[in-house]
Amino acid sequence: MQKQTDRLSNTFSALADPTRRAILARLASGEASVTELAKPMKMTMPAVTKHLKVLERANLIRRGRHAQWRPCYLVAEPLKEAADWVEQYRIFWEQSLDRLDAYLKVLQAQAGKDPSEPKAKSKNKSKRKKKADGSN
Amino acid sequence: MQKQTDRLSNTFSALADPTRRAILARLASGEASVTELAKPMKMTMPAVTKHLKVLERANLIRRGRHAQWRPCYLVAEPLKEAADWVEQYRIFWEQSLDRLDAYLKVLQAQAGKDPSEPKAKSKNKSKRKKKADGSN
DNA sequence: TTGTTATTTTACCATTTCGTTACTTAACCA
DNA sequence: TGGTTAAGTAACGAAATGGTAAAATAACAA
Repeated sequence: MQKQTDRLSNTFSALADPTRRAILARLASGEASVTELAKPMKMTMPAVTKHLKVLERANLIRRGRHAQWRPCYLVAEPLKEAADWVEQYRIFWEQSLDRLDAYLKVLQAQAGKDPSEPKAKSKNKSKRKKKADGSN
Repeated sequence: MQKQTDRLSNTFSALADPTRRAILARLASGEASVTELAKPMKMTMPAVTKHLKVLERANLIRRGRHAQWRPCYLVAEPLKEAADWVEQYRIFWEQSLDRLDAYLKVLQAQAGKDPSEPKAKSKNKSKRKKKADGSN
């Protein structure tokens, strides 16, 4: 149903759908059967089953088994990873540009450790000019 | 290039690709041209251009203009929204089950305000049993 | 056994996504 | 003017996504 290999991509792509986020929101208040989850949605059961599989592959939910019910429940660990990734950018939406510059100096001082995902890299000698210097 | 309508879905789906996350990571240390961004990737320029369009549509980057260069720079606001959404689940990966129960009681006490995205709903009378009571 | 309820599986379809190659623009430079 | 560099567009293809209807399982209930 998908071929992604890295966990973070899997998590984010599972979250990139309002139906699936609604399912997680519902499961935040306790486990639920597929039928319960499907009721408020305007789509068929098989569609919901598919969304559940996506969530299950992303390890955002797990399933129990009660006779003919297969209740779903929330598993939040992958959300922690997503939160950790996003958090690294907090400074960019929160701090002043001066603080940002200071932060970038720190990054450059440490040189690159993490190869590509977040943080900063070694080889990029202090870029930062003045942002939208041309248009837009 | 995509037809999503809600901001959060757009943000998450933009983040659901390692190439695009690498681009954001690179831009965290300062603006860069398409050529610079494409250099470390194993893909052609048009492919990178497409990724940039996805990021631009998600408002995660903006473009400047310097003669024949169209530098990209990071815009972190959408990441804040994503972080806020994910944060609502922090308690699920952090707190004990007892605290969770207390939290859920609070949610039920408030009754439902936010219709579907996060938090809890009104109509779900205190579900929570004991999770994987059957198999798995 | 037969029936009912809950859920999944099996095609099937339309659309999107992610990559490519080839061509076109745009801005500079001599 | 012609040439080079930076970036975008067009056209294409393979694969994934998100939905459907119809059939198949699974577990219980009478």
